[in-house]
Amino acid sequence: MSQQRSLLLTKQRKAVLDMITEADDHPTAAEIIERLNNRGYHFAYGTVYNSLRYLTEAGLVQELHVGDGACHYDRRTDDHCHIVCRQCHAIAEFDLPESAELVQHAGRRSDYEVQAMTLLFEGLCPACAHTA
Amino acid sequence: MSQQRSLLLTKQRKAVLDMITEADDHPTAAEIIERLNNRGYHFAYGTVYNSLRYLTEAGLVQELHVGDGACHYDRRTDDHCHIVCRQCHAIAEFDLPESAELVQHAGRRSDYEVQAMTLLFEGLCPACAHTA
DNA sequence: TTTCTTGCAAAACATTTGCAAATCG
DNA sequence: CGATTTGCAAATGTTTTGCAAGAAA
Repeated sequence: MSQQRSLLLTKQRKAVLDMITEADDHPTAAEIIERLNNRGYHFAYGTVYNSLRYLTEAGLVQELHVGDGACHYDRRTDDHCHIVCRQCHAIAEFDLPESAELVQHAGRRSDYEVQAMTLLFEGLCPACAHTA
Repeated sequence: MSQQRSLLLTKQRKAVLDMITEADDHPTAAEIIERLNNRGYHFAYGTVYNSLRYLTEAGLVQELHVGDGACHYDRRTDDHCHIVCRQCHAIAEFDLPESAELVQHAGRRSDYEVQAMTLLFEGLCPACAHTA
């Protein structure tokens, strides 16, 4: 998408990017805005959403949908899976090499031109599994 | 979830269920409401959303999230994959037997207790691939 | 009667948009 | 200067909620 565009990192975009890069979780736009506020950055909602779209299209972050209505952001942009805890909604990520060939299989099973794959698991995180 | 609850299919819930069952696509709540209206059913928004949650928990339909902000509903409740067209947003479904063992693999790679898997592909539908 | 469901409207979220002012190149 | 970006507020789209009225067990 934006490989051919020059990468313009404004102060706002850089702050949003840093917030995602330094996070050890997968924050939503609202959480990013809250954390920016805590660090003294008071950007407009529209600006943060703009930045998030820009960073996503630039390939610097990845969107992540886990079905809770909000879009989460991931500093990792390589192929990997996520698992959401059904109880506390914590999100963990891990690699699943066994999934690598699935895109080819899907291409054979579907009449679509397959371009990308999202692999999302649900279950219980260690803490919640323990108390359940 | 609801195996132990009795299944109470009110007129509203039945109409919503029928609408999903008879659809050959994956309608959102808004689309279901629109189609109900076209058939002379004028239910409150809250009632339709209530029905959808009820039917989902009863295992009669399945929720489907494709990252477009709205929740889609699927008459199929067995394990299968979906693919979304990046251009026209059409959703197709297909079986991918090769994915069956992935839950076990994920259980080994993650410290979560894995309970379910969602496999979503993105790409171009035949029509869009043709015009692209 | 007790419990669950509906209808309606308002509220709650997440996200987008319009437009003027500010900034970048 | 022209193009892009920001800030702000209002609008949009999806889903939830509160509460009174209605239906079912």
